[in-house]
Amino acid sequence: MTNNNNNIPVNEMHWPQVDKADKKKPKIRDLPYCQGNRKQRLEQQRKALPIASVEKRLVEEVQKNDTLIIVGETGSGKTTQLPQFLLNGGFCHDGKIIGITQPRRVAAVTVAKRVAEECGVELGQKVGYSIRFEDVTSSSTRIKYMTDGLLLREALLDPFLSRYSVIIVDEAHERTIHTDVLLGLLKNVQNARSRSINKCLNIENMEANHGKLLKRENNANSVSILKRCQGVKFPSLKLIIMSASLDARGFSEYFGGARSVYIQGRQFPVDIFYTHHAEPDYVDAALITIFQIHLEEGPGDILVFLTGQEEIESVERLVQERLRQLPEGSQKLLTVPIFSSLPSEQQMKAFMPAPAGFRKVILATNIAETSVTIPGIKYVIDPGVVKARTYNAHTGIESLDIVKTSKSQALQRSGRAGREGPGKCFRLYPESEFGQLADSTEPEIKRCNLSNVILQLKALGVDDVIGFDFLEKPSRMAIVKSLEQLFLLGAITDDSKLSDPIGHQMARLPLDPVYSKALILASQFNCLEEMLIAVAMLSVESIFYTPREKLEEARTAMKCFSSPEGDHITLINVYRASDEFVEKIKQGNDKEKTEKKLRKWCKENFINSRSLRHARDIHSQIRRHAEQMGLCVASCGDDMLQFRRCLAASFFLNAALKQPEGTYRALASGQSVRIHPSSVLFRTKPECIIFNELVQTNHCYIRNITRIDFLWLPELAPQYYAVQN
DNA sequence: GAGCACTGC
Repeated sequence: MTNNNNNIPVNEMHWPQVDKADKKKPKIRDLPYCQGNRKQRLEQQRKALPIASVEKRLVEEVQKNDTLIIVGETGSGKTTQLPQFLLNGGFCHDGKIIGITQPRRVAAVTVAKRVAEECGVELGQKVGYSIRFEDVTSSSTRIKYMTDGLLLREALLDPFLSRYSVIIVDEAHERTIHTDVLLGLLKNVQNARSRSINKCLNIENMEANHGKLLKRENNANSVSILKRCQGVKFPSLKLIIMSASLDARGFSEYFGGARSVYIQGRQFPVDIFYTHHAEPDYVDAALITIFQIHLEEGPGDILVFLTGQEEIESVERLVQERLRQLPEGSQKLLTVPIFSSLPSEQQMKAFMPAPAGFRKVILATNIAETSVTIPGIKYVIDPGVVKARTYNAHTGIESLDIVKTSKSQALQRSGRAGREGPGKCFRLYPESEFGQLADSTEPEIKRCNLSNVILQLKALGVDDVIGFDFLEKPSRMAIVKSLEQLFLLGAITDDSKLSDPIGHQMARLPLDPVYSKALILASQFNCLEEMLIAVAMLSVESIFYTPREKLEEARTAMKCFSSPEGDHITLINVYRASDEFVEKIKQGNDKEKTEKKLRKWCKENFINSRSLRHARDIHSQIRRHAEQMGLCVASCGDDMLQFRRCLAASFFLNAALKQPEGTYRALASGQSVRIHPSSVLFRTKPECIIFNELVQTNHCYIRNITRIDFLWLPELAPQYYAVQN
């Protein structure tokens, strides 16, 4: 839910480029006038929010209850207002902080900006935010917005979250894996802090356990925390869980029957329409509906939810085909695709108003459900399906399947039509089918690999992961499988404790455990420089962008980087080429210009610049970590054999052998797999390979592949392969 | 011969 985005002009919040363009306008005359006006307008908007009338009551509720569940509908203003109420209500005495977690970075940033403006303070002072790669806080920060994953990381260093007097977990209904783990952790912290008021000694012991990692990494810091604990009582931690789903019972029960309150929202009415019968082909039904709206309904843009890039591109073509058959006066319909891997400049088109007289039809994946808010939408077409990732703990295979949406998802989608005025939503299925949908989407923690979560919990001192008090427990099988994997990677000992030093080092790195292990091994293989790049590139969404209409051009561009050994070295080549380019242009250009030129370079080489920038950020972060841990950052130079041997040693669980018919057999699972067409080895098909990703779509595909020698496996991973051979 | 969406001191 994005009530937090409310009232913030979209082109200002998601597309800073638009902002920059604005700044170029002469500002001498209009800026002071706008400022004064804006401040008044902000104050008026604040007062008009539904939550404004219950400020006093909310503060009292928080004073009376250690845990409070707040159900707030879209547009209630809970995300921006509650922290301000609590600050004014005296919850930040003796320098304590109010922390508010969000599942998404963009939300943390935009809400913090908004609240700083409402408070009339500079961002990063009293009001700030902290997300990965960006910490805009200071010692005077009292209201801190952050991502939930970041707070989890913070808990590794400060197990009692001692800087916080209040933690607000926002958008809890989304049930991301981070939110779920955080809730469990917060429950523990809250109990421990309450107990600490009487039993400080006990906490010292716990702190000693939790602080193992701390001591190793930062001796001085750890000692000071232990000292501080002596005789000091932790004040109780106020916990507020905010959810937009109407059923707060689950949260309330989990927190021992915690009190829940409800705040009304502010949305325009949306009329819901259903089909009479089930539609056999939702794409066709969507097409018909698009034209029905276009020809029969009043002005306003249309948002269509589709399942993926391919479907979006095909609907786009079909709309244009049918449009040509209409009389000229009815052809003023503009199609705009939006999905996450689309380059930002093209995503921006969805936010620009259609030319005069034109109607815009936005063809979107569920990126438009929560992540971005597109203005001007009056009509929503919802086929009721979504592409979802599921994980099978038995086979370890992830798959992307098209499944039915949940009721809450359908509600969220229709809500997109009522943000600026009354709207209409066309659900492409009968009303009876709506009743049969699941109430909400299955929480992420029940459908993904848990290795990372378990490693984090162990590092936080939770040794009995199976007994951990989860809001909803993942299956025992999923936990056991992940424990097994962590054991095989050497992260935990055979009595299921975090190993020393490998397990602790792995927990410290913000990476998938198997990548963390690869870094540790690479320092022994003298190729950590190469592995840091490979791991950074593997950690982001696909680096190459190949638009259908320029397929051949894109392929030629990719050839410049491709290595016959496989995708890992190809990715390193891309990274190094980009690095060389940046080094070359850095002289004589400021940071902004360099970025701009790099984006141009990316475009010319069919590389997704957003992904590359992300990889470069990750690279510098993990390189810093590696250096701090004392790993040896060396390069193997041209000796890529050494690097490939290290890949084999790191990813031995993902080795595959060619079968006579050209498919592969994954050695660990016996699963038959194929090389994904995006791999540079798609045509070569070497005898023995290692891979990083196994996803089932139309076939079981493996991605990010490198050629290895079969004999390396028993040599480099005898613990796994010696017996079998 | 193909890529839902998020996220990490």
